[in-house]
Amino acid sequence: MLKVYNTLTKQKEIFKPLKENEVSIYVCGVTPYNHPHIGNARPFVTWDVIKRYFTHLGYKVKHIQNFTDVDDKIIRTANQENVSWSDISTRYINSYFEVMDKLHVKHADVYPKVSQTIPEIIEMIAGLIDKGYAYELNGDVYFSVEKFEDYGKLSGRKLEDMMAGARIEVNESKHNHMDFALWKAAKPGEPFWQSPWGNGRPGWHIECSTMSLKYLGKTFDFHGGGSDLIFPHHENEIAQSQAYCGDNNSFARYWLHNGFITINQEKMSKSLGNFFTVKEILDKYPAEVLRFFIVSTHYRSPLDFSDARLDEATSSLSRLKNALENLKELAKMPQNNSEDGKTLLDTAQNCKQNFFDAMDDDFNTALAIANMFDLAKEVNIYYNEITAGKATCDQKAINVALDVFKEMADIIGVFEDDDNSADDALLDNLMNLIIDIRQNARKQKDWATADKIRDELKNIGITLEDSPTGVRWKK
RNA sequence: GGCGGCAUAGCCAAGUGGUAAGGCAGAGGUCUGCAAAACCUUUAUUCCCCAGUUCAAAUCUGGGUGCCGCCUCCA
Repeated sequence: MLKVYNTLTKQKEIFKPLKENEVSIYVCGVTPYNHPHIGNARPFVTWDVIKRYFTHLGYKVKHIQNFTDVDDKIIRTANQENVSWSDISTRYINSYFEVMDKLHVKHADVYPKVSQTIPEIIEMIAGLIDKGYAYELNGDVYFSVEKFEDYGKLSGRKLEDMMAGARIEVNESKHNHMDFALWKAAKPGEPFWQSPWGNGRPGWHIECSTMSLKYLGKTFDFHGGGSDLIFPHHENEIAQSQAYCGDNNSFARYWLHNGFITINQEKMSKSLGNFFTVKEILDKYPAEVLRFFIVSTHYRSPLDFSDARLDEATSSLSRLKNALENLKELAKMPQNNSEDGKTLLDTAQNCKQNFFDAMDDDFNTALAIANMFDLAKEVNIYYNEITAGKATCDQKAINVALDVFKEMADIIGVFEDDDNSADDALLDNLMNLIIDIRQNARKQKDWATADKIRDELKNIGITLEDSPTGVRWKK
């Protein structure tokens, strides 16, 4: 039974899909005005794992994720570089896909862009004006927060409280200073579209309401994003969508918000300037290490980033990888129907159950991963017994353990590069030749040659491990 | 000022009433020509502090301290 923490109700709830065996997801995407930083990467890796999990549970997943490709920051960047706003957004959308692909983040079904959703946005704004929830003011259109009685229900704020703490510059003409822009009149040098209110462009919040309605309908299962989006962005989306549909139970049914990645315990963000792009991290660490680092903490917790943390993730991950290699090696040995692997078989089955139970509990990846380590430990014990000649290869146990291990890895999204492509066949053959030469040297107790080969390979990034069953190499 | 979250070993991190998962780092041992990897053993009488409820609390209640986020663009 899957339970998720819903920001709207502030508690864990049993997940019941709107449509049987289907799950619909809307995740707020990025504003492409710079390369994605690792804080950006967190929600997308998180949702990737959630999607993978739903797929393993047998759900059909529909996932929509927007690009805010018309925006103040994009326009500003474009002006600085003296190129068009679409050059900027295209460049960084490409950058987004480049790094997310490296992180093995599977694609959404649709990536709508603001610039391609203008007619629907205008239609929605016009509808909100018709229904009395919005008003025009000198070419701008604002949403009237006082008209929407549930305003504040997601973030737990009251309008009165917000007035006291508001620090935004006051536009005296607005009915309420919390009213937010649905449509912004064009300023000189800005991109614009024609509308009933004159030339202009959409405000930030309206796009997500429009796009989710367009692609997922008026009600859908999940809405996700970083916890900084709770207010005002998601609060405003609720107001727009429910006001437009005239149904205060419509729109997203479960709101999931991920915690932040921090640097020295402080939020990482472009505006603070304390960010690392995914690109630069991937120059130093393999993508799956970054991915593993992200999922090794619960998605709602803050996650402090540093090289030390990534080094730790590297070590942890290689422990799992090594166990997987051991298991694969066992699978290639002569098999029998002994019961030698009974402990392994039991462990594998328990780990799978516990892994799924953990994922069922609000996607507790940290706890789920602990089961991968438990299985890895048992695999290694069994591997040592076999290589020491104390046990034989129990086909059933080995096959089950391998299946379970691969399934868990697949949900977490690691070890996907393992299947050697044809490209690597050459390297394989070459390595086998080198290893063969070194083994001959070892037989003749020519340790100088054997160690030279091992040391030189180490220098170019290949590690040789002598085991009782032969030599293993890894990059 | 308003709203929300967090505080568990050297470090990271699970754990919402039943007697502290997992990982990293460290120490000792096994294996090895030497390594590496792997395995075994070991590392929190205790979960920020104080009081309370209970047969039983890291978990619940009250108070305190510290840190973080949102309230302004932000994943």
